[in-house]
Amino acid sequence: MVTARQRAREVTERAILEEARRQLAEYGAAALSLRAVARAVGLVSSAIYRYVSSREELLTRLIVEAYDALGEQAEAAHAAAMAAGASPRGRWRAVWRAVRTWALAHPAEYSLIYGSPVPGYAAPVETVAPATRVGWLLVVIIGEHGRAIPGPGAPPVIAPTAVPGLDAAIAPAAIAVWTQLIGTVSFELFGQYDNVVTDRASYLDYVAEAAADFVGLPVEDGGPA
Amino acid sequence: MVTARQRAREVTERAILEEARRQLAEYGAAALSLRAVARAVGLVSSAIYRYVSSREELLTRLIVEAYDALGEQAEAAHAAAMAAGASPRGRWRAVWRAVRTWALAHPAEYSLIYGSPVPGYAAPVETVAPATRVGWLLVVIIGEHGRAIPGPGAPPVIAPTAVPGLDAAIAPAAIAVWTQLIGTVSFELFGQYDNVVTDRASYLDYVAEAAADFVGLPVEDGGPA
DNA sequence: AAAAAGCAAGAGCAGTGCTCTCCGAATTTG
DNA sequence: CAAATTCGGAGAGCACTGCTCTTGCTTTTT
Repeated sequence: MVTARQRAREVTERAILEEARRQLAEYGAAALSLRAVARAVGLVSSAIYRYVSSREELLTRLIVEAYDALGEQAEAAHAAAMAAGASPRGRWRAVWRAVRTWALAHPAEYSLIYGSPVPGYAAPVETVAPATRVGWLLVVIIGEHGRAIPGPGAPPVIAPTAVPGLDAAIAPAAIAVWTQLIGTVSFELFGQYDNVVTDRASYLDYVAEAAADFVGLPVEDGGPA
Repeated sequence: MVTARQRAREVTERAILEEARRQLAEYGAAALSLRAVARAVGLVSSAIYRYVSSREELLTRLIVEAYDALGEQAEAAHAAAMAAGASPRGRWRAVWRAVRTWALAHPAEYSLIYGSPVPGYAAPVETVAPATRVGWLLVVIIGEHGRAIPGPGAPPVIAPTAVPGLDAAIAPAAIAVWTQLIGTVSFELFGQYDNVVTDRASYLDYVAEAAADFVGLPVEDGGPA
């Protein structure tokens, strides 16, 4: 039996999350205030604690949402490229660009997940699964079309469960290019490339290409599109 | 004429910065409170505004300090390797390790400079010079011993003033490896490598080696030391 | 119909950044 | 040397934050 109370609860809960997302996007994570959210949804400040146990819990929910939104965007771009019959490199490029595009469109959300963690904040368990989606996409492409190329000697120890089904010889390389992708987008977003890199879009393409070489994706005929 | 007032002012100013550094390291940037700093140095809360105009200004000073400390550590490591007659790769490795070591020893300071910027916070002019020190070190080594290796096609446009005296063909590669260094250290520090990379020290060595290959540093006989 | 659970409201605590006014002491000016 | 000025410290106050606790009222369950 769905009671009127349960329905009302879901409505308010959704309203709270929606408003929180709005304020996060507009003012950033540091300025996100439970009182302000409560006010905006028509609640008195103390009543919001019936729906969210603390500010940190709210942030955790937003983190999960952000990871999922980014992962979904990247996966959608990958699927679209696949459907269009794109080459491995074409799909690779599509994923890289999708991550950058999403980050530029949602800077506060991106900063929330890839910026400095709040001190004393340990990422809860529910954040780890969505956090791996983008990395997994890269791993999938590498696993299908990459090959270990002669690189630096013995690869360091990687937790085997992290990338099952992937040739252990390219696992470190996969993690390195994943780092490069997020690092490059972060540097652009966080202003580190100001007065350094002018054309950021084509710079990302350049880095994506170099990364594709590094993990041994087959070379294309025409070069970047 | 050095008056007693001036001397007293400098003493309090130094005390404020020192205490702020302490609190930053202990509680993180988000928890840094002007009132708490004032209390600790024996000032009433309003009096601290005679020395620092705002919380943001204090943070800016700490940012500059952090950039300088990191840059100095990296440069010292480089100089020491140089004095010990290390190869280009040996010096390269020394710089990479120094950055990681400093970051692990000063996580709050590192997060302050490479984490997500405070919303609405535009890095002031005085932060850009110290921010480039680590990048410059890499550029120096690359400029002396690197060579453009056959990579992805046309390099993207880079502001020429950013890396003067460097072959334009490797400038993008230099920026990419700088991004990789900071990105790798950041990922480790921010918990992105939890359950993924087990031996982070040797993983960094691996990435450093791959980066050295990428910018064409001459290969060594013995491999990583 | 009675009991239990759920939710909103209000007051309150301890903390924050920042401003303004006041006052005494140090410094510069005449 | 005395007067004028500057400067630092103190206190009160404003508007805000996260969070807790108690008090009522309404919905749901027994």
